[in-house]
Amino acid sequence: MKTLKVPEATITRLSVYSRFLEYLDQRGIVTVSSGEIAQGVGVSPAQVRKDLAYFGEFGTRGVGYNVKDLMRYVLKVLGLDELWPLVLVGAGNLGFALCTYKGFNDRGFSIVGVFDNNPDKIGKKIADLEVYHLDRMAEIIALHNVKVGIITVPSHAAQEVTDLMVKNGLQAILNYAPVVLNAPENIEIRNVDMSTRLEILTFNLSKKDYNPVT
Amino acid sequence: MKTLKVPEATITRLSVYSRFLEYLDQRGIVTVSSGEIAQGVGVSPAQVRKDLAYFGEFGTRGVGYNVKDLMRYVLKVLGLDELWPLVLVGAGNLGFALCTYKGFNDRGFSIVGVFDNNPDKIGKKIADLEVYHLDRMAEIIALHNVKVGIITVPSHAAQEVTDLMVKNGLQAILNYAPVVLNAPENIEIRNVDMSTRLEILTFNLSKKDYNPVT
DNA sequence: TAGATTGTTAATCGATTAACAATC
DNA sequence: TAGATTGTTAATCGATTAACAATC
Repeated sequence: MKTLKVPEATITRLSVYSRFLEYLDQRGIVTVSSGEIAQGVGVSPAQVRKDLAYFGEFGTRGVGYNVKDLMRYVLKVLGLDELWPLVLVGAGNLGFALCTYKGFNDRGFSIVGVFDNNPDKIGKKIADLEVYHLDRMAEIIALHNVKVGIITVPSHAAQEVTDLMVKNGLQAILNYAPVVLNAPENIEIRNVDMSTRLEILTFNLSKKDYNPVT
Repeated sequence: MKTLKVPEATITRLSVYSRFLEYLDQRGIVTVSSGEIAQGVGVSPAQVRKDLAYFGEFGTRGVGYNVKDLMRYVLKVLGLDELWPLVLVGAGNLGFALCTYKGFNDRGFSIVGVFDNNPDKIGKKIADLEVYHLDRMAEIIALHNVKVGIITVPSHAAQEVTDLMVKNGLQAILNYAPVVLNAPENIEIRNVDMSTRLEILTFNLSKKDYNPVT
């Protein structure tokens, strides 16, 4: 077994490629070149080939890539050839939206447990899931062999939930609270910041009349 | 006026710094060093100083940075010293969650119009907003001088909504649909991918027993 | 002054791209 | 074979970090 150093940006792009390949496949397109993928997703052809080259040789010189095959390979590389059960903590509006988010199911993710500590929310239904008290997290994680948790609680509660998730053996956390979480090195954490990407836009729009200090 | 080349990663970090500074300010902390900021948000001290240096000299040698002042400077750099009215298209669960998302308001964003083309949804209330038909987008954009739009429609409808937003004069689009949008060069577009960050986690978890083709 | 920390330069590191041999 | 496109190396580009003079 080799440890493979792959830029995180490559993984992000792989995810985009896979969606473009699904799109091509739905349209019955059988073969695609790195140039066509590049054009379709807005990167360079060399980038596409380099990204794929980390994981193997999937194409045929002079011809291109088989859409179905490449799609399957890429999904496998991303770990999406298996089903991923998830738990989610924080049954607010965002939590609700994620529980009903079709995009997760499309990619093999399935939320199997929703938790909150607010008595008003416990027992309520979100889609076909019941909101449980945090006490029951360990039980559900064990039952479904869950490895990944999603945090949609307010910022001030996010660290506490993280600690609980780590204690209950989760290996990775997707955090929607705009706060930096502390966890042991071996726990994979990524933030989804609902607002930061928007702030890049406001930066870009407002810098039009920005005078740097010189 | 100078055009300033700043890495997008710097802007993303600035957003994180500003939140950490707010956190310090709430705790009554007056002065902070680049090392403390670095520690607090998980980057290197040199990175913090370099990021700030793009925009001016905000610190005092031997002392550090004044928390309140630096916070204000950084928010100003991000364009968050003004209010940003937004329109949102797609009154589904995600759209609903974003309309009620406190994180936007905290940063000066305010959704002033929600649109859909589904007759069942039009006229419904989301918080204190009424869902309008897409027909009324031009009117609302003009009324509130909106520059930024949010897309929360399904992937297949996202391009159409983009075209409409561009036609109606929006300058920036935040897209939550997992699809690459086409728009003129001068339109700023960023995607928020609800699922891609999750896929980085599954990649990392599954690569533990990944055998690269050699 | 001595100690601390900034602002900035130069060195390093890593990712992207250009170019081309391999080969279908 | 001629044309096309991959896989891969080397060159380029850009971002991060180390180091230190400036200075509070």
